[in-house]
Amino acid sequence: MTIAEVSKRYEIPVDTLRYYERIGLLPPVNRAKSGFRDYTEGDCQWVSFIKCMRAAGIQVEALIDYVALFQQGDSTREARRQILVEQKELLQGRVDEQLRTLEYLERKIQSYDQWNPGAEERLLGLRAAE
Amino acid sequence: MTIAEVSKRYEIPVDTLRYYERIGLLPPVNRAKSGFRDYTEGDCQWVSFIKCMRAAGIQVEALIDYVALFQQGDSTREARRQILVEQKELLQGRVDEQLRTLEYLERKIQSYDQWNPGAEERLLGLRAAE
DNA sequence: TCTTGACTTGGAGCCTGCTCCAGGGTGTAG
DNA sequence: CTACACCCTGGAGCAGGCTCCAAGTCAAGA
Repeated sequence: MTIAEVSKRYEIPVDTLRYYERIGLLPPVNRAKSGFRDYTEGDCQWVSFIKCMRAAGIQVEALIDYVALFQQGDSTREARRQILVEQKELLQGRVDEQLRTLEYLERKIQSYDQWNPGAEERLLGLRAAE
Repeated sequence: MTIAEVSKRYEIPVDTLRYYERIGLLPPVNRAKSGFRDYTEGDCQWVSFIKCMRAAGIQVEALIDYVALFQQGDSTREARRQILVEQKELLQGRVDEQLRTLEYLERKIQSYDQWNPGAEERLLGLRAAE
């Protein structure tokens, strides 16, 4: 599979795919004799994984560590698991905060719906989480 | 209230508070004769609001627009409401994605718990959302 | 009055995470 | 053999969002 095909399949720019590989966010991809990348299904699964993690805001740094450990084989299983657990907890924390903000926004929007013009200042006072 | 006090109260660096004001992310703060900022409770509520929004990942750009509209008074109510609705929807979308990723991470961690060393490759294949 | 510490502005610098070249090789259709 | 599309690398550039700093003003205690 060429880089262009992978790019299309996962909607990730080719430059980004190359960049990811360069920094170790993706394991090295197989090459044809020409030197062109030739993605296997396994490579694609990494792409899919990384895309999913990045879309959720997982730091590139953590993923690089994970990929590096993966390439070192079985002995790094526990360290890899640890990274996943940490990142999951960080993500959970962010999600919790965002859910609270969603509720706050909901209330604030409702206040825009209910009150008539002139109540300006009070709109702020619904209390953002401090 | 001095900038240092506000900084401490909301755990936001003074440089960041000044930066926010500079770019219009916070409305201009009152000054003492000395030229020093003297935050009112109203100013603090803006700080709290902005902190909350930023922590949830709302774009600075959108907040600047919101603040600018607010300063133009009642006639911009509907436009402001619109910004809040848009941002809420964007945030909702991000949260949904993150929740899916959380589930995925959960499964993946479980697979690390259950399977014994040697099953390396299969660990990837739990299907990241494509 | 002098010192010390907090405050001011404007601009430069930094970090993350891409995104975009320039310069050059590859491969397939005509 | 020529075209033309596609691939390569390495490095520069960019956007967002702070963060730091120099040079100078202000204030409150010894």
